[in-house]
Amino acid sequence: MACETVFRQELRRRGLRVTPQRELVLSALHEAATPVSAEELYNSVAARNPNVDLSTVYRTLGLLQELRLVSGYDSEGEARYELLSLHGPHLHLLCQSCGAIEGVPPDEARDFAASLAARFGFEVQVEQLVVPGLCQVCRARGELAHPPWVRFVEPS
Amino acid sequence: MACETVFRQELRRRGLRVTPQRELVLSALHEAATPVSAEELYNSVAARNPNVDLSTVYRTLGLLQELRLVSGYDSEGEARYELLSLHGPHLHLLCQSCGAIEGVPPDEARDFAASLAARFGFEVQVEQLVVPGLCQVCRARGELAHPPWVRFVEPS
DNA sequence: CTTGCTGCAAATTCTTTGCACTCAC
DNA sequence: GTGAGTGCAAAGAATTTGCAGCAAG
Repeated sequence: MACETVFRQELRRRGLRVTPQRELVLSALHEAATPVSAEELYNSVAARNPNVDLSTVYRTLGLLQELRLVSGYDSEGEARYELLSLHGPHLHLLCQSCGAIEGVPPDEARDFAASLAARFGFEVQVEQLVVPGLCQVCRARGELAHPPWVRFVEPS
Repeated sequence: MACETVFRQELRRRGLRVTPQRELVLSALHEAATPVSAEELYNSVAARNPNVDLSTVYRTLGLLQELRLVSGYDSEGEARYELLSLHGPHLHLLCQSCGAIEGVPPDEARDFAASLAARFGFEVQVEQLVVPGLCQVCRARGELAHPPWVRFVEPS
């Protein structure tokens, strides 16, 4: 079932309203190939209807998250969002050099999560995991693996 | 060698200055048992010298990070910092329910990192890894493992 | 003395909120 | 019709920056 349909159904079920703004945000999320920031989403939406406000985008994202149609995580101080229905749950590899994001299957972290559960009683939320590092391309380019907090420091 | 000494040496080597404010920040970091926010650090520092400004704390933290004496990561929208010399490099388990932070040895993620390297060519920065989930206590208390993006949403 | 550093205040960035008006139902 | 939703503007929270005076070397 298309997630647009799920969205409408869920809104109606809760006595909430299906508005053009909400549909635009969902549609813009569909068109995004990679996780988007609120600002980026706002830009796509505004291209179709310049009257839609950024605050509405934020409010709709919040709603979509409540409905579990969208997931969000923090990347470098700003939130990024993506439709869960597009790829299903997964974890993210975030390149600290070029900012590229790659989604990988949650299986990848299964043993890691199992070990943390066994040794520390910690239950990992794998779908929320953002793994910092260097992507293949940047590694090949010989980027330094500096921790992210050094990234924006001017060399003195 | 005490990290105070390293700090002074490194400052001098770079032609930077050893100031009472900088020493206060470093000393406050030493006294902190767990990772602290900039604000918390500012409070400890201000207790000793109320004239020190929050911006100075931020600037000093930036400097300490450049010197690799301090590491920082983002926890729930605010940065937290800790002295690397206290525990050595490690990764963090961040409880999404109570905010508790636990440091665990980097070994814990070795296989996980190796697998990501092998399959995706991705080089994980383990020291920067913050793993979201539920700590033992919260799990025992039966907290729901909701993704963090649902955390602050008022039930409607 | 000469820069680098500081305190102060103001600016930035991302996100949220209050409110009167509007439109989906 | 009526209350949920919107646009607008303004508030917030965390962090950064410009600048004039101060002080470490």
